[in-house]
Amino acid sequence: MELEKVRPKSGRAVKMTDIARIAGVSSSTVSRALADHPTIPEATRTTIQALAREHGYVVNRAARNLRQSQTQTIAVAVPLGHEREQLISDPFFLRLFGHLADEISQRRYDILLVREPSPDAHWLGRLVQSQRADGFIIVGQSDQHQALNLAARDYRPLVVFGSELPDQIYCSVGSDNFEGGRLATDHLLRSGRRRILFLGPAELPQIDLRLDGYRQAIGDHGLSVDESFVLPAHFTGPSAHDAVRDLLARAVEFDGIFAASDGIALSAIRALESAGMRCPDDISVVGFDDSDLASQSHPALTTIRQDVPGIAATIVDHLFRRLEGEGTYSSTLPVSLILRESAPG
Amino acid sequence: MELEKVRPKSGRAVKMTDIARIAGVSSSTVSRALADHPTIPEATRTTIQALAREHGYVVNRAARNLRQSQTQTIAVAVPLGHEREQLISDPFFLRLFGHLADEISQRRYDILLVREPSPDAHWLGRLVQSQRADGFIIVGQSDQHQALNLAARDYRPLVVFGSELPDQIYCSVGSDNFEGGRLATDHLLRSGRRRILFLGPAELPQIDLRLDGYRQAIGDHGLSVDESFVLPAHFTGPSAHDAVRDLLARAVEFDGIFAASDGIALSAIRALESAGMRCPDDISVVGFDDSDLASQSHPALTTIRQDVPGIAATIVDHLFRRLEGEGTYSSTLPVSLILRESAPG
DNA sequence: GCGGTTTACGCAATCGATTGCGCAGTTGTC
DNA sequence: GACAACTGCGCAATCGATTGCGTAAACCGC
Repeated sequence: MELEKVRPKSGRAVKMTDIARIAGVSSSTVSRALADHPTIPEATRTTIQALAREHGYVVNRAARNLRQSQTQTIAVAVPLGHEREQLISDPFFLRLFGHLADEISQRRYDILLVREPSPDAHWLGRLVQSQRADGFIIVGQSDQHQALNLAARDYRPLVVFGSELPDQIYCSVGSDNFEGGRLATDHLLRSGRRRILFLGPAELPQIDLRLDGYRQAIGDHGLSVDESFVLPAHFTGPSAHDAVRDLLARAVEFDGIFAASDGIALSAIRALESAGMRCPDDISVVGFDDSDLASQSHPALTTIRQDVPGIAATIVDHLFRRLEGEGTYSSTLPVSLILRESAPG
Repeated sequence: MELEKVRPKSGRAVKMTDIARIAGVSSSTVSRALADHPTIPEATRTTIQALAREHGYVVNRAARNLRQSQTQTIAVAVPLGHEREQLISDPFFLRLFGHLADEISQRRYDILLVREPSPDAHWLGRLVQSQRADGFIIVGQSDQHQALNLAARDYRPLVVFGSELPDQIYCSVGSDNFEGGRLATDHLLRSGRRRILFLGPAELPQIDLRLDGYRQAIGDHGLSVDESFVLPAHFTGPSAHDAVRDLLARAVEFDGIFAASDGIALSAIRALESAGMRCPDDISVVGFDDSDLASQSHPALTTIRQDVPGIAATIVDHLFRRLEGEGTYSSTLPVSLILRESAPG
């Protein structure tokens, strides 16, 4: 490729008054014509629109945003409180984001992705105030519960992906994590497993609910939870693998694993395999999410499916209803157990 | 959750003149103080900054953008010319996007995701003119070559993810697709395979180069390409699966597959399996990308690794150099063969 | 203590589109 | 033919921050 010459911006960008001059009208008329304002007669409108197209004119969004105090943009904000790398390494987030983006752009809004590496109590307030977007979707309820409550007190177009928590005033949308945890664990118990590990970052509200479901299922079967079987593990990195390896090294006996994500489940299975155990023959494993990995891995993962497209659609639906001034309740979407090889029926 | 009362925006948002009044200075001074302008003495600066923080003041970005004609935003634009669903269903795109987002936000820029469902010759020009972003990254060179050339003629901060094509004036960054195709096919040939399918959407420039590499390798081994072995297949959907199934149904003999993506490879392997063939015993398969799926699937995929973090870093680096007024050449990044089970050494 | 320099900050224009209000010209009504 | 209503469009204010230029006060050296 030829190295292009660096040249100054070719002249001045064409603006509305230019079109106005050419059309022999005022810029007010051009503005109204381009906005399909009904007070401008059809004929004038089409003439001006044609002229604008011909000259490659496009409304300057910065100017319009300022004047109208709205941006036709929805921000998807990710507070990276607990896991710095969440965004790039978490396939679940990326999938959700993809669907959110689809829903939003179908409504002719732009999508602004905002990462907040060091959220404090007011990051959301600042974000809202900066007027970069008309509404906000927060992915990563995690440790932001208070900041979210604070912001939701006087800002309405805000929807959070996450669970419904006790003292919550913001609107959240998420899966039925409790039921997911219960389903997964119940399935393991029904298939005869008795000593079941829980693997996951229980400090996150959504995961904690999965853990609650796990406890519930165990209780329902007349058993009691062995707290040493509840192990922390991160979505990424080797923590799940290491935890399982250490357990096996200490000859702790268990016959099932409920992992808080498919990634954690696979990581655990790899640890089992390298210790000579087999899944599902020796140990059954149930994951969470039903990501692409779940169906393609070996063994294929039994897992709890989250309805990602449904979640995205609901979030965006709530958000736009709020943009219209409506109030919306939080929503919890159903999950389902997907049976595959790693924990057969 | 309690349904919150819909209340009007609490008063008026605090603006710069408010801070100015409180501080007893002019808004010019506040502006300069907040921008850490050196003509404002340290003491005044910190006072004003403290005041702003205390009152929760944040600069209105729309106003700033208009005045400065810059947005501190990079747009990632995806023309959905050929595959409508590309964004949400393509894990490769999402992974690349994640890394791009990281690189961009590290430079304290925001990320605007723009989907263009129906690109025409001028969509990029319109996008650029709308002044929504300071620079653009285009993902999906696909059928946009001419539109890209057109836009690059007088707009510089523009970098394209894709291959270097003959009459190209825009700056592109991508993997060495030709070498990837050659490596993959050469590996199959060296392991004794002779009748190798190519599966992929060769209408895309990057894929076409992989096909060129495939042809080259076959030629290098003194064989000639059987054009009936070059089969179209989409990244998503059942086309790869169906193509392989039909071939097997017609009893066409082949012993290797080079697939243009890991997803296509897996889809092909599933088709082999349902026809009672085994991979790699009967047929070796090589994929492309080295996605998460490749290492977790069964059989684990031999594949060509694209350096996604490297690509993202290079794209963003080029873009910011261009923002500074520098010219940059197109870049091609190396790929490597990752040996796994589906096509053992 | 005086001319000259520096410091600290304000005035007012500016970015480009939108929009409330009003005016001129036309049409309609009796 | 007089008056009202309506149509089509322009004037000028506005959105909120930034910034070139100017000026008053402070400071400096001799």
